[in-house]
Amino acid sequence: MNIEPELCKVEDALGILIGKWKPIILLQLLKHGTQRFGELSRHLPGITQRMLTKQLRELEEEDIIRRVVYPQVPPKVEYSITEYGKSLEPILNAMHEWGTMHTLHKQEKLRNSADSQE
Amino acid sequence: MNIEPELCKVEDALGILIGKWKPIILLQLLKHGTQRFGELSRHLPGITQRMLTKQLRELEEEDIIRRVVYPQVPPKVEYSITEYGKSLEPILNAMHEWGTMHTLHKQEKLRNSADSQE
DNA sequence: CAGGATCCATGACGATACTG
DNA sequence: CAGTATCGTCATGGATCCTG
Repeated sequence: MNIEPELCKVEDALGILIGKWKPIILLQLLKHGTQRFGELSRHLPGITQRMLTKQLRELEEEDIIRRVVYPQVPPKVEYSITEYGKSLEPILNAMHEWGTMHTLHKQEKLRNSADSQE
Repeated sequence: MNIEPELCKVEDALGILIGKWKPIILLQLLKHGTQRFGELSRHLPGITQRMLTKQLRELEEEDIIRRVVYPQVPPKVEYSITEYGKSLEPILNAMHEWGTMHTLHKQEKLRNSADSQE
């Protein structure tokens, strides 16, 4: 890997994933396939419409997700992962596994420092 | 993987890596081993002392890097990756590879839209 | 239904000066 | 040498209200 700051591409991948809701949006679409705006919204407790729209647009801009508008009233818009977007899945899985381990690591650390206190 | 927002651990891993200089700091330490504050600073063009200190402290807090102070004048402080921190390397590699591919993908996309313009 | 438009709080990041 | 201390800026995220 080229770690020269100018040539390091880690930030590029990171940039796609950064955003409070992006990982969970991607996982939701990866696991449950095509979904409408409202469905996504219901599965992401706490997200506002503004944020959902914004993050979806950013992911679409990078060709990670596909947005299909059905010209009808009331409006219907479907979102899905692109083939290209699926290439992110291994990274998301790796991060989830690492995160799970890290949670345990922190708990253990806490217990140890509690023990040495008494 | 558990994608319930409350149980998804992707954010935890992401949280460690987020920070304008963290990936590059980690790669620098992974590839070149133990280094002093000044060395790191020289290899990260543009970083300010304040930011380097802050990001190093955050990584240390998560046990990703080790900070060793030599009590002497002038001061000498060495930083290195912990064994635990090394477990992040596969993720960094995966993100770098993905980022490299993504850069090409975007260039191609630009060329295509330029072609259809004329 | 799926958003767009506004306004606002927070915190990440940076420039600069100073110090044990 | 390896930081700390201040101050300022800007982007991210959020609350709320409006609309084709």
